[in-house]
Amino acid sequence: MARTQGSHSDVTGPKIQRSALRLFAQHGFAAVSMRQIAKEVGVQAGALYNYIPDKQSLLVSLMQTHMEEVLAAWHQKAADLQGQDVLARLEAFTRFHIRYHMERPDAVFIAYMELRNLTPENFARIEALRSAYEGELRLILQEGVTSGQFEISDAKITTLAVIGMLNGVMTWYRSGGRLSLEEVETIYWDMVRKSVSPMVG
Amino acid sequence: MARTQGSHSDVTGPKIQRSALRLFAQHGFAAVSMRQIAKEVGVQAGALYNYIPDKQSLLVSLMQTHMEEVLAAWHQKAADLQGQDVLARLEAFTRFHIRYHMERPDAVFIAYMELRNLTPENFARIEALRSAYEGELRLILQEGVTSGQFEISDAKITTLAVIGMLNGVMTWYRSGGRLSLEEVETIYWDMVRKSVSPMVG
DNA sequence: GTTTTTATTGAACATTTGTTCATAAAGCCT
DNA sequence: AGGCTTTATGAACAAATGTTCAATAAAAAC
Repeated sequence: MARTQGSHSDVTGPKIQRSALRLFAQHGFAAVSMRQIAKEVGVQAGALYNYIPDKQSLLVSLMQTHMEEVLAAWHQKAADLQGQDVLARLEAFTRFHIRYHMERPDAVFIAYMELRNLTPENFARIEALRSAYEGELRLILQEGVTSGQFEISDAKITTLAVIGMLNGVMTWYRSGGRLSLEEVETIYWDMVRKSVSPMVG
Repeated sequence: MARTQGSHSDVTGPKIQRSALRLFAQHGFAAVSMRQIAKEVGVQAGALYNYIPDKQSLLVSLMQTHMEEVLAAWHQKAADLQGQDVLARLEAFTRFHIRYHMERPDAVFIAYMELRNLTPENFARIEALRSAYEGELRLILQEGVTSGQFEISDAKITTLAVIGMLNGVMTWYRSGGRLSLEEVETIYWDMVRKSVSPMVG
């Protein structure tokens, strides 16, 4: 039977996810206890097990949700770019990646750092999602090569290099610093553009 | 009094470092117990405390040693490059960074991922070393700007972007794959060079 | 207002944690 | 061989771990 009113559980579930996300990002999966999570949710440790089967699953669901949301957000953005020039699409990807990820530093951190705590099947699932996301960039690069606008040695490596460079922003950027995020985006876009363009020098 | 012969302790100390390095990289600092380390060294847990004051210090010393070694290795390489063109020096840095770090994946992983387990003072010490290393690249970039060979928007950001891009190699490269490490170096060098060069397009 | 379903507690469990220390073994020097 | 210093053992410590479960409270349904 469908629930027609809000209940405690409707708010506790998401609260667990938020608390776990923050704590895992801050101290690492292994260093966070169920009791710490419970305390932040405002509940006893035993109650968590009404929402999750075990600690592992909590981590997996956080990672999977994050990856699916990135992919979905990009697909939505990509729909708006239909028919646009390949250079505009690459710029859009660059700015999207930086901006979207900077808004979710905790989830990004976890999705990149806690892969070793996953069982092989779960690892494969998460990696497939990441691979799909990388494929979106790779497609743009390959189109640019076909059209003669880009000149790259290897589409796969170049994809990884670009994403690695963009990911670097997460490790040092803090709002309130010397540059706004938009300025940072512009600097990175400038470098990305040059790094995949033919060089006349 | 100086020890004139090899003794058990001369080999156990380094063995602890090696085992801890491997285990911390594989499972994370918090997930590795002193007993696991001891087992791999071939000793009881209590014996570890003849070599280290506590678990924390073990981590710090691993990170500090790594950072100091990177810096020293680069300084040595840099000495050979005295008087060389700025482009050659940038290429040398690019190849050095990839090669050196790929030969020590465990230490790199730990030095980048376990910073949150450091006390503020220790964190500051490690960060100072990293900053000194980044300064080396930044110097090259700034010289290239002065000489008119490079064209970048912001030396600091560009430094971080380049290092971020190079660090990405560690996350995906495995020897025995499609490309040799030298080929990968060449692809990355091509991108780095273009990304800091003036664009005529 | 009573029953039925759902959510929470709080204690209990078997392990595991980092670290200490008295005791024992091993290595070195004369 | 005997004495001295350096290492290693193995038991012990209190605290913390993930997870379970009967009992209890709260909410929903009728």
